[in-house]
This record gives sequence, structure tokens and C-alpha cells, in this order.
Amino acid sequence: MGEIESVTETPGYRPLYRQVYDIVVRQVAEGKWRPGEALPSEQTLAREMGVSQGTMRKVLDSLTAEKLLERRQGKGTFIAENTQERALFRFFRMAHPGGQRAVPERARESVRVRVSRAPERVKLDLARTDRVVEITRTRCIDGRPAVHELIVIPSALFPEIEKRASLPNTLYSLYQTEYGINITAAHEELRAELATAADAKALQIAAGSPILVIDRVAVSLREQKVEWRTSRVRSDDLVYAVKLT
Amino acid sequence: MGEIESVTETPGYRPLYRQVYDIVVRQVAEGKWRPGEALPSEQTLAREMGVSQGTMRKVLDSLTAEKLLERRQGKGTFIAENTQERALFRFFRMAHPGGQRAVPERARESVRVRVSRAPERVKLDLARTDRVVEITRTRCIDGRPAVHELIVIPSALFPEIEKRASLPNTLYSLYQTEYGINITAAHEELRAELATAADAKALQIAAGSPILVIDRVAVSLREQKVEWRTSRVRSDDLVYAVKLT
DNA sequence: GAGTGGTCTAGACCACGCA
DNA sequence: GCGTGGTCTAGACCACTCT
Repeated sequence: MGEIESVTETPGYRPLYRQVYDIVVRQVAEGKWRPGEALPSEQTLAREMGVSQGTMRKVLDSLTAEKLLERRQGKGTFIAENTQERALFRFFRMAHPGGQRAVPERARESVRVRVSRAPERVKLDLARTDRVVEITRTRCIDGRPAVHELIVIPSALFPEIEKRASLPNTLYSLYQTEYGINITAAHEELRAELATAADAKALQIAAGSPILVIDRVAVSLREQKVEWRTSRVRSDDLVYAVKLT
Repeated sequence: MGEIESVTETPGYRPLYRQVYDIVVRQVAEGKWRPGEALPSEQTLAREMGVSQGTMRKVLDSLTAEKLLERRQGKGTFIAENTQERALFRFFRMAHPGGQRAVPERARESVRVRVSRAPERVKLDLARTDRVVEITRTRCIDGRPAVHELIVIPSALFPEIEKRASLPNTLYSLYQTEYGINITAAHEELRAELATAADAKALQIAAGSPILVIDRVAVSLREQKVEWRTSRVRSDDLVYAVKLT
């Protein structure tokens, strides 16, 4: 078992399963297996890595808990797919009051590449000369405009994304399948604001109505800040639903 | 190992660790050990329950993941305490924009017992004749009023709570230590509203300002809906921060 | 029946906290 | 030095899926 150095603050002791974990994460991040593809069996992987099945299991179980893998008894271990369904509901928290999840449909969008601005460089850890892709789009719920958002991503990570004919409703499955970027977490900050004239037009509500503004930074498997998204959402019959544990 | 019946939809097969898990949860819920108290060691518990140490470990680890227990290497396994710090930041999500957690201080409160109303009975699964305790309070952040909330709890679960001289800032540690009720999860729904005259007065902001309204139902270890709380929060320099995974 | 993940065991040794 | 949780192993058997 090769030693693996790290920059964390725990220099002294590094359990075996932690080292194996890092190896597997790196292999997944490098795209050794495609989304939906099966990994070798527990036993095989354990043999390859030179550890016991129990240790390998611990690794695969924790990766499953982080939703990077999926295990199905009797079938195998698979790279988790950000399917439409899953990608949509994992990070899209809007719902109808009382609980039923709201399903957004794609409406209008525009994409352009431009130089980065200071706040974006801070949010996404970019250098002065980095370029970004700016996506603005509106999404509907139940046929009515509901979400108006501005999405900023580093151009370097998504080459020529602006040349695509159209973007899917769930960007994160596109990030995964076309650019090899797995979104594993998102930090969101919510505040209440009054609808501006632009909001009013995009969301077909009265200017001055209260709206929810959601500021999100999405983080990849490699712990890189990959996307900054600001969503402005109608709050008349929609709520942001979250379960705290 | 005694068989334990359940009402879930998995009637056929019931792993050992699941049965042990349920036993330990019941014992914790019944207050067999006090908050902060140490449980017997893994080995001892395993012997008592008639299972291997590995199986016992699986049980204790999953209870730790659910924040019901805490394990400290070299010291032991303890009933998790809803200390001020922890209880505060586990469910109180308000922060300053950019990330730093905001610390609320208790300001004004009033408590009274009254008959339950229809919406409360729906939210908390109460019967027609059940009485509730209503707590209204205002909390400050950085010395300024920031949160104005209405809390409704079933009177039956919190006998004579209304006779206490004052309530702590973190109600959930009170629920745990004085009434044996562990809050383990909370469902929150957020929306944006305009400050009413009452909001304006309580929060010292202008009427018509946008505010965040947080509707929470807190759930106990026994999966009982224990508290319904509506918080109205200033949104001028505070945000609701959450990490989605 | 063969292959996979899921459970369970028994035992060894390591890291940590404390007296 | 002892007791605790944390890691690691080797092997058995069970439940599920597919052929």
C-alpha cells in the first residue's frame, strides 16, 4: 500500500481506509469509470488495493453516503448518475407550501462569455485574467415564470459550453457527463428582497413584491468552487423547503 | 436476541443490528441515561445484548451519525448534550452575509396556555381538545432586534412550562433536560414577506421592508411533531445559510 | 447456481485519555 | 498501565439478481 501525503492538519496518523478512500475518489474524479458504470466487485477492488474486504467495504460505504457511488445488493457498485430526477431535487429546494415538490421547466436562457469581475473572482477563487461564462435563464413552475437566475462558471472548466444549441434543465448532469465535473455540495444563502422592475418583468409579478433571493456556490468533488448562482424566486405560492438534521 | 416487531414495509427480514438499534433508541428515549452521561463500553453493551462487538459498534456508530450519541476515543460513549453552543447552531441558520454565524441573544418573551386552533392541530397532529403553550419572543443579534417568533407546543408534553420564571435562549436543551424530549430534525419552509406594522415595531425596521419568514416543525426522536415555530427575521444584514449535500 | 452486496463474528493491534 | 474507542483482518453465511 503506497503512502499518500496530505496537507491536512493530521500529519501523524493516516488510517488505511483513508488512503484507499483518497485513491478511489481520485480515480472517480479522473473518470476511470463513466456515470452509471459498474465498478469491480468489493473483493476484486480489495485484492487490487491490497486490503481486506472489510476495509474496502468501509471505503465504498462512505462514498455511497456521499452520493458518489450507488450500491445495489446482488448487482454491484455503480458511479452515481446525476439523472434528471435526482439532480433536480437534490439541489432545487423550491416546493409548494405544505410540502409537495415543485418541478421547474426550462423557459428562456442566454449564454455569453466575458471577462470576470471582482466579486466573481472572490466567490470562485479565480485569477484576474480568467474568463467566465454567464448564463441567465428563467424557469417556470406550473406554467408560470417562477425563477430568474444568473449563473457564472469559469470558462476554463467548461470549454465551448457557450456553443451548445441549448442547455438542459438540470445543468449539473451536463457538468458531470460532458465536462467531468461532479457537484457534491452547495452553500446557499437566502435573503428577502423586493422585486425590481427587471424581476417584475421576468417573473410577471408586481414590482415591490417580496421575493426570495438565493445565493449559491456549488462545490465539486475536487473541492473546487465551480459555479456561482443567484436565483430570484417568486414567493407568492412557493417556499424554500429544507430538512435540518 | 429477542424478535422485535415493526410496522415498516420490510416484514420479511430484520437484521440483528436493526433490532439492537431500536432497543438502544428506546432506552435513550426513556432516559435510561442522562444527557452527558456515559454509556457502558462497547464490549459490555455487546455482551449484554448478546451480539458481537462489531455489531454493537455498527449500532453505536449510526446513533452517533444521528447526533444522538457522542463517542470520544479513549473516554467512552456519551448521550449527546444539546449544549447551548450546539443546540444553537444546529438549527439556527441565520448568519452574516459571507458566512460568519450570527449569535442570537434572548430579549423579550411571553408565555401562555390556550386551546389549540385548527392549523396547529394539523401541524402537530393534535386532537380537538388538546391545549397548547404559546410562546412569543424577540431575539437580538449584535444588540439589534432580529428575530420575532411564535412558538406553539402541545401543553401535554411540557407540563407547567408556562410557570417557569424564564426560558433559556436555546429551548431545545430545555426540552431535553427537563421534559425528556430530544429534537432530532426540523422541517423548514422559507418565504419572503413584507414587514407588517407589528413586525416593524418588534424588529425596529420600516413597515414594508422585505423579511424572511421561516416556518418550522421540529420532530423528536420518537418521530413526534413537537413544536411549530414561525420566525420572522430581518433580512437587511442577515441571511439564512445552509449547506446542501 | 454463480456472483454481488449485506450481515455477523472473533480476535488482533493501534491511538487516545487518564490516573 | 489500563480501559476506551478506532482500525484491520479473515472467514462464514444470508439476501438479492440474473441466467
